[in-house]
Amino acid sequence: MAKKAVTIRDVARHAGVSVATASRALNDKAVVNPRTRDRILSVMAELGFTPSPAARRLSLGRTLTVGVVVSFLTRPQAAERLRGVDAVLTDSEFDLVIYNVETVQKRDHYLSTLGHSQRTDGLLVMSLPPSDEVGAALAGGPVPIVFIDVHTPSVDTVPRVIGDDIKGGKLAARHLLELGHRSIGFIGDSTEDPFGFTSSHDREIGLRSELAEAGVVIRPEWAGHGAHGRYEARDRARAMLAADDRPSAIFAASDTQAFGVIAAARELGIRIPDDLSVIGYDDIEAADYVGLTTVRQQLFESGRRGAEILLSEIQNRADEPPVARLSPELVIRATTAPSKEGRG
Amino acid sequence: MAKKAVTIRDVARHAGVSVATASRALNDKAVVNPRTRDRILSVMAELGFTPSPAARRLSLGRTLTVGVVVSFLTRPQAAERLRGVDAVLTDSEFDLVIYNVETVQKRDHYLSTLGHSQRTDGLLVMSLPPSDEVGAALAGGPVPIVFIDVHTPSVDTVPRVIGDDIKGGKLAARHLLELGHRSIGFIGDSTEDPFGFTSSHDREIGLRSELAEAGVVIRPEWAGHGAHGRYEARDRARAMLAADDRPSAIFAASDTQAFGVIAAARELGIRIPDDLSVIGYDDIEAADYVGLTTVRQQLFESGRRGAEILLSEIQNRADEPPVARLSPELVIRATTAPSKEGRG
DNA sequence: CGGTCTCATGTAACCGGTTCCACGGATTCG
DNA sequence: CGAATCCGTGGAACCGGTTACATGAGACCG
Repeated sequence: MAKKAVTIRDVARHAGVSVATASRALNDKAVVNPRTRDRILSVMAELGFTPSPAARRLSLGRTLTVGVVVSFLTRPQAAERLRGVDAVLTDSEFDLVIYNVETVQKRDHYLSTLGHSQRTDGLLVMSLPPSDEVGAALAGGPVPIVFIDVHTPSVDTVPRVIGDDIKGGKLAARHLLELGHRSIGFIGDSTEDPFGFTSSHDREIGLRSELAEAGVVIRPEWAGHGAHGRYEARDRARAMLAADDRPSAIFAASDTQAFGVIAAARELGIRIPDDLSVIGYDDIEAADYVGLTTVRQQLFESGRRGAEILLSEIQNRADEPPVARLSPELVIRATTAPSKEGRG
Repeated sequence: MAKKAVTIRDVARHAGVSVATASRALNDKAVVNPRTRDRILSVMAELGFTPSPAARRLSLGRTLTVGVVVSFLTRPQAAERLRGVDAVLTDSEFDLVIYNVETVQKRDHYLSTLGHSQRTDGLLVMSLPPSDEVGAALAGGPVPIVFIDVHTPSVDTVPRVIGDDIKGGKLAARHLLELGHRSIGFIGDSTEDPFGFTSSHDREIGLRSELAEAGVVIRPEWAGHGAHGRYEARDRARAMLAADDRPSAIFAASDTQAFGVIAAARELGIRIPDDLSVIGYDDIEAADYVGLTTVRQQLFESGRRGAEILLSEIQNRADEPPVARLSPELVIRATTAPSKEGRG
């Protein structure tokens, strides 16, 4: 059954040429007489020849492979980003191999090991901030790396694609202001995040700066920082909303936390959007189902751009690390409405 | 800057041994004097030697790679299944390469081409039913293949992992029966699906058979078949619920469609679960956010089992294609409640 | 008509591992 | 004490492509 695979030498023999010519016909790189090339190609088809990628890689000294270091678990947007990466790679000669990260150890292991191995020609790292020393080591390594959605300062010298979280925060602020809201609350991550994530913080900065321009300041008791996660956000929102004086709108730094806010409001009998407007961030799948107004990141695009940058870095490393900055956009659904304070 | 990579010959020279011995020390397969092995290993560490996977693959005649043909788009469960696959492969010597499918052409291309190429040692195909001729060709091909969540008859001779949709339908039925419901509706896919998906149909069969045992029959006007998708399901549900006589519970063949049912009920002012119980299928992420009662498939487990079967097939192809059948489980949340008909 | 240039092709080395086979020395056995 | 066995190691072929260099035949030129 298992016949030996057809090699390029078999092809050469059947076509009455040398392996060199057969190889040239296969890759049509060099000059080959059109008639002999056609003959060789038809012999290849006839014998069912498929070139061995392993041999090709070895002799070329390139892996023809791009690695993606990603965590499926932590954020649900990974699949969409991967689609963007795939859209670029599918038209290239590169295979896409996945290095899934479920633990911090695994992350550091991959990050410190893949940058110096001969397993890939280039690496994409998604949403996984490296520890400081690992990050520094990566920048100068032999394997080109592009970070997507990583905001830590430790990767300042590495090519990367980042969403403009500050601008996203401003978008949310403007939307609420236009609806007439002036009493605005914020629910987000703790300011000192162990992982070094800064997106929640940046979104808050954008929010505050845009509000400040309109003369609106967030009251200290309406800024709830704490652990990420729906239930934690719900608890903070409940405390905020149960007080006598409560905000008329809340910006949550992620959709997950926005769902927590909605749950708290429901428990307290506060109607959304009539009595309280809620806006999230990310536009995860569930946001559409629930009708959550939110700020959408260009997930697919971030993967696409990352892959494009990586391919160009593989071909020819730029002196200055390229940085792509993607603009978020507002998605208005059913959880925000005009303020009833009547000041707008 | 870019120094030549350290090869096993460099190691051999520095350690004063032959490449054969160095290779043996690297793989500790064959007998090597412990002292020389330690010396070789320390030289490797000192020189920063990392073996070239390409060379290894070529000389071993194995790709050390497993391919996963998957569509990120069509169903959101892919990521969870991939995690299961990864959990197995991460402890193996195999890399995981992704072949993302966005079109039917792409699907057929990959399926017909990868089974005969030397790109992978084995293939996992997720939720993508092959066309009949392609499916038949795959079964006898040189590359072992395992299908996950593919129910078409054309893959009967191929190893596979399938969820027991009939049993899932029965679980849903039993839950509704235990809550006292007797007027039960169904919203699902069209019976003649162009892709050959049969899961909706199987779930309906399970539902009906369990109901039949309790003497309950679904009225023809309460069985709504049509295109998959939330809005299509909503329209069908609206027609069903707007009638004078409406069911007290609806089983939707997917969570996506269950959300459509919920939307229709909301439009009509029908309260859930007070006036109408709704149960879905799949337990997608949004189901948890919304509190949808549903039937959960073992997604992670399906990936895990598929990968395990594949690895064993790669090592040694079984005479009988192995089949793993995974049981679904009921997840009770907030969209189902006891019937008010009072018959229970 | 000899020399040079071009084009098409062949020869063989090379990529960096793995492994078959051979070999020398030490150990064991009759 | 000679032969058989075993252990550890080395030499070299091999996996299947790519490509630098060589070669030979025509074309073109003065």
